[in-house]
Amino acid sequence: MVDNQEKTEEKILKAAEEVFQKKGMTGARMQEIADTAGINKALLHYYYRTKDKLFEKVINMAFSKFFPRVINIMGSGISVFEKIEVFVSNYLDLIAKHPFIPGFVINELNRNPQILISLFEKNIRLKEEGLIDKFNIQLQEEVEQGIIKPIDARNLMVNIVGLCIFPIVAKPIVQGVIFGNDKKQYNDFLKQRKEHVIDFVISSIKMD
Amino acid sequence: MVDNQEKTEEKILKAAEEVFQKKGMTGARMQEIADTAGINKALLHYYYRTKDKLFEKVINMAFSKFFPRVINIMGSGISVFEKIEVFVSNYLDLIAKHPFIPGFVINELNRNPQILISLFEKNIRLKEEGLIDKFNIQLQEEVEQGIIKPIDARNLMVNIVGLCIFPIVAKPIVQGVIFGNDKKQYNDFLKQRKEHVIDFVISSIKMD
DNA sequence: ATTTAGTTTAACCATTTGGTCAAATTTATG
DNA sequence: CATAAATTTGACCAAATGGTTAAACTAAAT
Repeated sequence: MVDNQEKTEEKILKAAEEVFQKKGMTGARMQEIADTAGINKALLHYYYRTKDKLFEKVINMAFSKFFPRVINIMGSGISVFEKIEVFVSNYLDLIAKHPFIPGFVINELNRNPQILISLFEKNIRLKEEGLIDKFNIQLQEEVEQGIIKPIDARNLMVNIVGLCIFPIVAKPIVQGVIFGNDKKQYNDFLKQRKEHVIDFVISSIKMD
Repeated sequence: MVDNQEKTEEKILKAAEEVFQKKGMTGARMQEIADTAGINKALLHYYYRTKDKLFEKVINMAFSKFFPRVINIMGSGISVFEKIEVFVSNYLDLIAKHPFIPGFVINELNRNPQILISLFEKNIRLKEEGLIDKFNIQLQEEVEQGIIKPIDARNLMVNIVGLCIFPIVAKPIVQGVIFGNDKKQYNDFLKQRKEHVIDFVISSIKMD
């Protein structure tokens, strides 16, 4: 039955996402994914022949969830300050919704940078649009207009993304070391991050 | 022979560091560690009875390498601006020397946050000194003196560490997505990060 | 030279793990 | 209903993996 098939495949993907993101490619067990999906291990292999195939699908889904958004915002026609605001706001919302994806993707890419190539093939948008170069042109225009202090687009992008992602990826350290493992304090901290990061970045580049 | 013993144990630790940092706890194989150390697998178990014991030693070494430095700098008697300068400079040098440690520690801590507890026992310094609270007092003093804009110590610390660590931890993404996999461009980028991060942070909090 | 303690090895073991297969069950089709 | 096709399962397999053991080797101590 088509309906049941889709339900099963959906269950598998959900389970695989969960287990892979929590345990990583090498730590994840096919048996655990099958258990989580509430199915037999053989059925898992029936839908996705190998662990690698399943993993590729999952990391591809994770990657796809994060990158299109970046491109749309940075490529839009608004001012630099507005871009920072919209980007940080959207990105932090997205991370809050999928808190395990950034660490998962970063870790797996470190384990096997080769993955990025196949990821690019299926997310063909970044390089060819010259996105960063365009954003850099906009930046330098606003620099010349005396709106912002001199800064390079690459540094700015890395800063913004880093400020957004780091507190989540390094959650155990931030929550443990800085907040003495107090979950509430950590969550409150995250809630005020959006406003803070926007302030922090704009404050840094705004011309007095 | 004592000399040979130390040499073997040293070789094992070096090999374990390398393999664990590259493959992670779950991805690392005792056989590969033994091969890397140029010894037999049984000898590996002779020195460190289990994989867990060896792993604990390695992650403890990694953790110890990074945290004492933070404490000494942030607890010293210099101004906020000087602290930012010295900290970023020292931290980026340290990361350059051990580029795989941050990602390794972050990832393993996400896999098993429990590790942090045993890490604290052997690095007993952070919480009891009230380091962050002291730094926050210094910050608020300089805020009142009109030297810096209002900011919380926790946000500032997370920002600084994040700005330092992110480009290294997310190396495949930064190098791949932003620099089209051009190693030289990426390395040049890292070289100018020290100056840039210091500028970026101070610029953000400095009162006009 | 013999004993003793520490070191190293090859062979082995039990368990885990990714993956397979034939049979059973369910669903769609004539 | 009957047959074919797709789906699901339990049992099984080979390879990998963490760990053990008994024996061999080395170097110092008696």
